[in-house]
Amino acid sequence: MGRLSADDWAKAALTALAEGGLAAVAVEPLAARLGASKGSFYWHFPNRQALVQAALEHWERDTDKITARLGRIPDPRERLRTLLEWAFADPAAAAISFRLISEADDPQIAEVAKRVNERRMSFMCATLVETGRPEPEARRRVLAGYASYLGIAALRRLAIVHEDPMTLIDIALAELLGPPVNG
Amino acid sequence: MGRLSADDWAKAALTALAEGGLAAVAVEPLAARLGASKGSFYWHFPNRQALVQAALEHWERDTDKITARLGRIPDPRERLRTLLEWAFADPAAAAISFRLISEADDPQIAEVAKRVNERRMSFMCATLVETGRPEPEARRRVLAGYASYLGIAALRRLAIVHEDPMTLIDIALAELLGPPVNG
DNA sequence: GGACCTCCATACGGTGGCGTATGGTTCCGA
DNA sequence: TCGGAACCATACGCCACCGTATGGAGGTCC
Repeated sequence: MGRLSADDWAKAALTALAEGGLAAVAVEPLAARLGASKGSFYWHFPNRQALVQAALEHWERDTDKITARLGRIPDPRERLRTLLEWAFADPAAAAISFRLISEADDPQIAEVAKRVNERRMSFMCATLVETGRPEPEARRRVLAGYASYLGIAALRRLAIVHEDPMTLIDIALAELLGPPVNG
Repeated sequence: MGRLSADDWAKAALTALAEGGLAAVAVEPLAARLGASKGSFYWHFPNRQALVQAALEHWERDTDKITARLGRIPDPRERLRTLLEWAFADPAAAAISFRLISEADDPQIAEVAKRVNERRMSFMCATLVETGRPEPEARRRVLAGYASYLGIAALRRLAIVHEDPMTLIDIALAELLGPPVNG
């Protein structure tokens, strides 16, 4: 039978958010998609906003897990390369990051998006410092590199970027570790 | 008297689009903001979609004008620097570019956004080739640099980027013209 | 000064989504 | 087996927006 949990709704909401933006996180369409009705939803959540919140928490947990796994890689250069491999190998994740910034008019979303993106940049910055770059240079490079990551997600939406992941990784690595560096 | 032209509506629509996204391009709220009523709107436009189209054409014309003015700068390096100065000195313009990519689920918007962004990148690429970079390298650098531009617009939305325009221009120039180059 | 065109306001019906009310079904423990 | 809790469907009122219908005010031309 099709009994649903709150987490089922949250996951569906996150998917809808990724695919169609905040407006697509609508109770009735979501219910239809889950083969349920609003009655089910309003038992698990007090209102739509709570659903959005749950979806956001779901997303934040997921990204934190990835950061944590990366943190366990001891060598900073290998950590960085792995980070970029994961980042560019998963366009869906980049699309969600982009989407949440797009929907940052909603303060609820803005708060989470800001926190997550700041954490990511701090993480990358610290890694760069580990490789020997001084803090200000590291900050500049991370800004350029992470902005490129987001911008490429944007250009992907327009089907402008056709480059394969390998090329993108090399571009990003060059931005982060500086010119003519290999490894 | 408050007689309105179709262009007044289009400009207001573009402003609303920049500020609140596609959903904010709504006839009744816009009418209220213009101190008019729907009766006025539906005299100038057949429907909402036509208004969005007009706003997009307005935007495309504006960006084309800028490209045209840049095209009249003979020296490619100076052209590039001027381009970046204008780009980073005008966060509102960057915000609109970002917004339109955000709303690219709408095919109407996607078409215009794709065309404009491709034109911009081609223009930058050609300029880089003029400075002596071979085509593939130029393409890579433009991809990284323009993506950074968009990504910085994204991070601005989250109030994460505090860097002053000068710094951003230097970062972007470094990406485009390559390492340790001044001028 | 009357016919006419331009531009606009108001009122209306239609649609889609939110949240509530109410009742029904399934399951579980005593 | 019975009662209550967990879970869900349906029906309803509400609001915001779209698009239409209708009529009215202000100019213009003869």
